[in-house]
Amino acid sequence: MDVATLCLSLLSLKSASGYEIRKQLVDGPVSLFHGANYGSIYPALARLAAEGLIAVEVHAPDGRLDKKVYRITPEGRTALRRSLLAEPAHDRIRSEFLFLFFFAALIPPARVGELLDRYIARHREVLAMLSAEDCVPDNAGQRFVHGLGLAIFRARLDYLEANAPGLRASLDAEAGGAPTRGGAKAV
Amino acid sequence: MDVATLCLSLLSLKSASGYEIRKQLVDGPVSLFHGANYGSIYPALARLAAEGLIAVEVHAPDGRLDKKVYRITPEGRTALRRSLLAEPAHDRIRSEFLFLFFFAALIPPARVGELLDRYIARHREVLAMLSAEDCVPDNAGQRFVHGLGLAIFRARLDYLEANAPGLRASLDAEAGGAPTRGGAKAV
DNA sequence: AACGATATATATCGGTCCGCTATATCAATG
DNA sequence: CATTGATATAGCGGACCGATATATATCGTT
Repeated sequence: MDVATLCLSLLSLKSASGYEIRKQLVDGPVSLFHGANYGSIYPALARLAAEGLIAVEVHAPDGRLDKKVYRITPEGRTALRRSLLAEPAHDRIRSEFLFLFFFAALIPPARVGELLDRYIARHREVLAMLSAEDCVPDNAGQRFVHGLGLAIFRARLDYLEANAPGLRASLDAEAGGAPTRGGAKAV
Repeated sequence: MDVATLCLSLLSLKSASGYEIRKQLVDGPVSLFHGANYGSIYPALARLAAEGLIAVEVHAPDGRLDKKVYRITPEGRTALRRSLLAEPAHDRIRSEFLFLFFFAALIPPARVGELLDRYIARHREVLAMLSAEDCVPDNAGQRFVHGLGLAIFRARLDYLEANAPGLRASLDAEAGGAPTRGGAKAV
């Protein structure tokens, strides 16, 4: 599942510029399960255009900045359907926050507390994004994934709010109390 | 958060070979939030050894295959604590399964059903892994992350089992019945 | 009206990481 | 006693990330 297929998929829903594709991958519901950077998007769009799978239309009304709007072609739709039959790879999750919490014993407790606050705030942001009006799905597949996203982030936020105080207390106890040899093992 | 820091972190818990580090990133609880391949692990270990942050001990009792066991040094622990103070990046999730479900309208319904079965089975595997004996956390941070992993995958599995039948029905209806766009609006 | 901050928009570059492959030994299975 | 699967190291090419450069538009503030 490369960036070209990703772009083609998004363009099959709606024509867009490279910038707008990137925005969907940061703000939109697709950000739940995939991402890409400009460094991958622009070369992918150039390649797709060269292969005739997408068409370009340059918008430059006045002396304005170029805006290249890409639109999927019939050949593009055919190629997309074929691409989507490939075997999907396993889910890949990369969370530096969870990584740091896992090794919290090596980090000052005050710093861990700060990270917990930010992580919880981030989860509230994502839930707000998923609840926004412009995020309403319009078919069965999108509805399924959107609902799963809501369920996941709701469950995560519930867990974080319920268990963050306990983690803070444990770390403070280890740091403030007698040197190690407490209820929780120090590393 | 590069692979070198990842290796150093795991070695701070337990000495291991490159192969064993990789195994932890596939089977172990760390697989919940990070991963790495041999193509990244071996060069990282070589670099860490060259910098003196880890020490190598070659096990080759008889004429057996070399097994290089890496152990973190005091300098390595210092460097690790410093590395863990860096700003964490946002979580990155890449799920080709959810991607395909999102664009399920472009895929044969039978194929989507097959993917749903595999995705659900995969979630059961992860839950079994997290419930295994050799996965029991031994400090507050690990307990926190382990509990979050259990909560997340439980919530995901619950949603999948509850809503997969509805998705199957919607896709079958669209394919078999009249070509109604949005006809399956009912949740 | 000027200013600064933010959003829109395209593009490139270096370095990191992934996926695949090759190689080799050992244990277990039939 | 062959074949599979687990253990184990290593390298390559290509894909991808993160940062940066450049330029205009918009919007709120002073």
